[in-house]
Amino acid sequence: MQKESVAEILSKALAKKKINLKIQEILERIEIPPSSEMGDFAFPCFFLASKLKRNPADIALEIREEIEKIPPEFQDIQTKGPYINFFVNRGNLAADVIKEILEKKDNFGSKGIGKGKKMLVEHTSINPNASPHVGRARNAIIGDSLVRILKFQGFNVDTHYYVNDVSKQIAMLVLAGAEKLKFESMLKKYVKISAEIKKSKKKEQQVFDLLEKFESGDKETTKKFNKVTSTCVKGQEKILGKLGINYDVFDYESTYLNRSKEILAQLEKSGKLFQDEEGRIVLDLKNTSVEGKMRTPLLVLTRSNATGLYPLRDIAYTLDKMKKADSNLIVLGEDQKLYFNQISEALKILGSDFPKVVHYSYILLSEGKKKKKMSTRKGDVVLLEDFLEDAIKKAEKKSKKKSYAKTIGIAAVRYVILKNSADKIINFNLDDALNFEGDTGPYLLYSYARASSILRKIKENKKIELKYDELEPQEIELIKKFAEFPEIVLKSYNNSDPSYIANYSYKLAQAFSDFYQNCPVMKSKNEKFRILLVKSFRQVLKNSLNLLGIDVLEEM
RNA sequence: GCCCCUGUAGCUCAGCCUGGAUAGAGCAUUAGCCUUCUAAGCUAAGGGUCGCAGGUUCAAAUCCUGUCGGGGGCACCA
Repeated sequence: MQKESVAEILSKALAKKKINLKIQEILERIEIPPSSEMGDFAFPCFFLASKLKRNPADIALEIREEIEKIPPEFQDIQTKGPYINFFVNRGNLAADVIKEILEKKDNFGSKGIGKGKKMLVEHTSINPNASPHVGRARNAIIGDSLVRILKFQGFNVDTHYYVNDVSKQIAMLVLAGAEKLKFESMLKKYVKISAEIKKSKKKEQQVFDLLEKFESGDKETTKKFNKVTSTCVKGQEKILGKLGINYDVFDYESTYLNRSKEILAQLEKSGKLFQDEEGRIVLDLKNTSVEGKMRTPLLVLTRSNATGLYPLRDIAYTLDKMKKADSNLIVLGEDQKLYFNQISEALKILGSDFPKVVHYSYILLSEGKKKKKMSTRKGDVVLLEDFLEDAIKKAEKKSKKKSYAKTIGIAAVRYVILKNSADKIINFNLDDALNFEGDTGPYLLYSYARASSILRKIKENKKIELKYDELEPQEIELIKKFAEFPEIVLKSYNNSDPSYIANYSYKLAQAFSDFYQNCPVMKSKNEKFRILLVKSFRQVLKNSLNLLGIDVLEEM
């Protein structure tokens, strides 16, 4: 709104100089200055220099002179070098923003984009073989945050977890006789059997035999597979549940085994199916987006013995998902990029749309200067549950009540994952991750708790009074941060990337710390106004953290 | 060989999409601040050829091309 006023003022002034620009063009050129001292909006005059053959700083001065009256929305309009800087009336801004926050409360920041729309999100979908490590958890944490963002924007979201029960990993565990084991013992068993299989070709063959038996519906084998899968899924669900990550539906790959023929028949109609010299059925993907991304653009659908491969089940599953919602989102590791591209092309051939996909990179374990990939197979991992437990233990030592530790631990874990953009490899160092100072989850909670502490000490004043003497720079920064929140949420939504919200939360908390340090609330001249600022801060930070899956604490 | 991601301070990252005013944080280091709302905090200092080389532009960390380093992927694993 204020930006539009800036454009209008400029448009008039420019016209007097016989420079006719459309409002839209001016809007595109308006910038936000790097610091509030330079104003709230800026108009750079460089582009006029070549046209007018003048120094851009002089041009700025001249345009400024053409602006006679400063409208009430603005405090001042100044030039600084080649920039014309606009200072909005901060009082108005403060009043507008604070009113909106305190009215909309938990809804402040939502644009309600998803109202009346159904969304299906699939995330996590870890191999059900053992306790998830931090690398795997990145999927779940990003996925869960996206679900929260979507719900916040008004979508009706269903969260699905796809269980790859038709898998070599389960077969390995079955071979190792793990069906009676508890979840806690699975990892050890898995590491052991992995090592054994690596050494023995015979054992490896046994694994494939088991898998084939399961695929063909052998009752004894199925029973064992189901037992192992069920133990693992329940175990993983419990651990992720501790982080506040929950699922509406678990879909099992094995239920799609009998859909293979049907999918093949449908693909057959496209004429792009062929059998190669070894008897495999293959989908030709020439002239699709995967061309040039792989040696030969195709997708192998069956083994030479005609049994279906994973992609067939995946296609069947995705077709089902697409029918269940207005739109679909899936979170996958970067290693699945090309594969998912292939699946999407297959779906296109079948006349179906395909899910929007969010990819994320690995988490590397970094110890000193060494960096290595986490491997469940080798047992070379930081387990999510261990990490969380360490974080909670550390929090217990520092907080006023032990019961706060869980929330603080979760905040530390989730935030450290979410603050990085998804396509970046995270160098994970447990010691750094357990640091609760600076750019961390606990710091965010701390700033919230301090805000709450102020309000506890002040007599409740229900009247909203927006009167104050003069705004301090720290107050202005804080208010401007509040005003940014809805745009940040929108950006996160548009890019399916929670890291914007994570980084915003930190900057918001920092702005509050700065305010806290410099602007006493109690017994200050502007006490009533500052109380409203503190209240607004709590609300905005709470909303922001909620999207990251972090609960707030009133004290810690 | 081809495709995708990535390279910014000693370390971990933001900024890049949408080019502009002195490149920002945190950790670590050094020096300060608790008889006033929680010091998990704040202030200050040192620390940068934004991988490298070209190009576009009045202006490039940001856009384009090339190149080097790291990661991922490219036919019966899931």
